[in-house]
Amino acid sequence: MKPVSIKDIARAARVSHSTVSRALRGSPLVNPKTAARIRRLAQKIGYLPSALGRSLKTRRTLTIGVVVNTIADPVMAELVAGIQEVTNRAGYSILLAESHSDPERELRAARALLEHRVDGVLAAASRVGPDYRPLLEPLGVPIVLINNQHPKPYRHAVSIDSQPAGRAVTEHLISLGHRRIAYIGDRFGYQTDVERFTGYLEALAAHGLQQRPELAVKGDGMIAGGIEAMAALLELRRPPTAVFCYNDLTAIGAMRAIRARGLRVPQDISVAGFDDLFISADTNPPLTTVRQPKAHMGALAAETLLKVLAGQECRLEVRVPGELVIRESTAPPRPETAQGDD
Amino acid sequence: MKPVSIKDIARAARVSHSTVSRALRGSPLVNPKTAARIRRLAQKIGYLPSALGRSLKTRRTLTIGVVVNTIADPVMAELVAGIQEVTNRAGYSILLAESHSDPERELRAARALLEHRVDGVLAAASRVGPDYRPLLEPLGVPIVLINNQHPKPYRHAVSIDSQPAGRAVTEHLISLGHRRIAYIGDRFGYQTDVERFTGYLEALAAHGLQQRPELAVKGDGMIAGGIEAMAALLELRRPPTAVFCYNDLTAIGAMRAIRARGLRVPQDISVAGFDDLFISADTNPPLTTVRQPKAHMGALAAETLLKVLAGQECRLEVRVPGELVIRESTAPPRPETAQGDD
DNA sequence: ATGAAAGCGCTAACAG
DNA sequence: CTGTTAGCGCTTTCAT
Repeated sequence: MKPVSIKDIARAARVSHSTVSRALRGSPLVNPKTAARIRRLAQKIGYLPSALGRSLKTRRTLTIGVVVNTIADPVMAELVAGIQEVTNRAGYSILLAESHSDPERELRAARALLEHRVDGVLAAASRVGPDYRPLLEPLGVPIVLINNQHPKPYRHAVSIDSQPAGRAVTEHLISLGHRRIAYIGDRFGYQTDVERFTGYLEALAAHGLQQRPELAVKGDGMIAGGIEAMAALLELRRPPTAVFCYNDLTAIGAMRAIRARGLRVPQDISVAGFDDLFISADTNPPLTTVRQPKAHMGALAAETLLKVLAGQECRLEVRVPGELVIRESTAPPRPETAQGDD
Repeated sequence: MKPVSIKDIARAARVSHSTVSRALRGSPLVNPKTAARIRRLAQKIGYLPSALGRSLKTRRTLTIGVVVNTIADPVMAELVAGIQEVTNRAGYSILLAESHSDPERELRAARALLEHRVDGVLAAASRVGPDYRPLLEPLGVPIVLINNQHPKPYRHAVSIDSQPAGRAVTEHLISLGHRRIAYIGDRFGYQTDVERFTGYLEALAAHGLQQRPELAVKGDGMIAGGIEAMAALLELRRPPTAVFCYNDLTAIGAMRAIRARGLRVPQDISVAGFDDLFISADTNPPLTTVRQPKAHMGALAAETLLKVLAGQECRLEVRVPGELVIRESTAPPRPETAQGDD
């Protein structure tokens, strides 16, 4: 089935296809009456302009590519919702691609986006930051990174300021009296993970606590990984009295593992996360975490990209602060477990 | 900046652009040595074929349009993840559009997708089912509906079988001894809501319970709506002892509202949801709900669409069963509240 | 105010 | 095996 084109309308209206093109786009260079006639015809006939033809000529697709880890991650979903909000308003459509934390898949996805000639790219939680370069450069496609591993070679990025937030969480735990504090990270080595861990180390050092290597373990950023990692911590001869998790999903997994061992949060072990998912106030117990303005960050990144596409200059790198949200998953350690540690 | 095209490569390789086209796509009609030379050149020069040019000619974009309510809804996110899984494997990219439960926006979004000449459309939780017709028909674009309002005019749909599941939930509540059971629906009038409500009514009728109109209220499918609706129910002279919610987000909101009144779930009021979000086993208390295989349904819909695109026939309408998952948010009513009702 | 013609990047039919 | 040519649907000079 061949869709109707501008030519079909031209034939029906007994004008040239250029006139149809002009009429349909509201050019003033066409007789209002014929314009109206043409539009009526197009309407009746069910004409929908082809973005392919147009884009080939105009060199713009009004399309932007978004690559995320996985859209099933609620952090990514909210991010994308924020992106959609602003790109849609500006008439852009979104091509969505998933990397599944696999650099090879990520690059393949990016290549597909670029073959479709997206006008710009938004990449969240990328593991291959710099490797986009050779792909983007020849096409002159701008990119804005979100929570990227290494913003180095690029000009635009928006990220959560993980390090101070990670430090704040850890200090919160220390101030409750914890001494054996574990960190469950992410095995993919995201920049955000590195920063959160660094903040954790900073806090320990600042309070004269020694970092114990066996208390730094890795999950996968999802519930399953949190369960596993926490289970491992519980196997230790001296398990931690508090755990700071890379993100809320990990924390939720950790809490499950703790309960599965017949222990309670926070009475036996305190748990803190990072992200503040829409659900984190409703977990059992409500989760102490760091609020990350996900939708806002997505919107910010999208706005930045649109500005770049419009030829405007704009701030190169934005770091948005996280906010410690203390709920009920953290509490002072039990006296007996707290004693006897450094 | 003009990207390099097949012609540029042709010039550099001193062959015609058709030869380049052939070489790059691995046609056997080209000398292996020149083919290799061309490919090397293309690689070095950073060539990426333009899907625009290709699609214009081939009439396929290898792109499918997905329209959802909002990607921030975890049900939709998982659905899309399932879709991605299968479409990606087949080399398709995804254009994502959000309707925000607004028919007008939904149609606008669909129009944008079709202008980009997506090969097919996947629409979840559509409110305008039949209205896609005039858009799709002239372009011959197939659609597969997911949990659609009215599958009537279309051939392909996959939906959760809400009615028996809704009945099962309600009967579970009845079997616990509840008599005043409320239903918090969705104000947008989705088909899934209608079916769940119907199942609820069926169960009441089957057990000789009278349906009380004041116990059927509406949220918005999100936490906020659940809070509001539950608050209204709690204002009643005789509040319900159990509440069946349209979905888990609504149920989570309802539980918040209940706690906000100083009451407890399930001791004072039982709450059940629908969907079984990734998080629903970790709420406080863990939520009784209906498992909806979201990713699987997305994958199923995508497979169906791909088959249609490949010209194969396939099953017209698939209904996947839900599975009642009993957790801790439902329990027998307190004796005093249970008494004195019909 | 309108039409003719060129060209965006690609594929494919046809001719060598 | 390779080149020539036409054309996909559109925008945009350049004439008229």
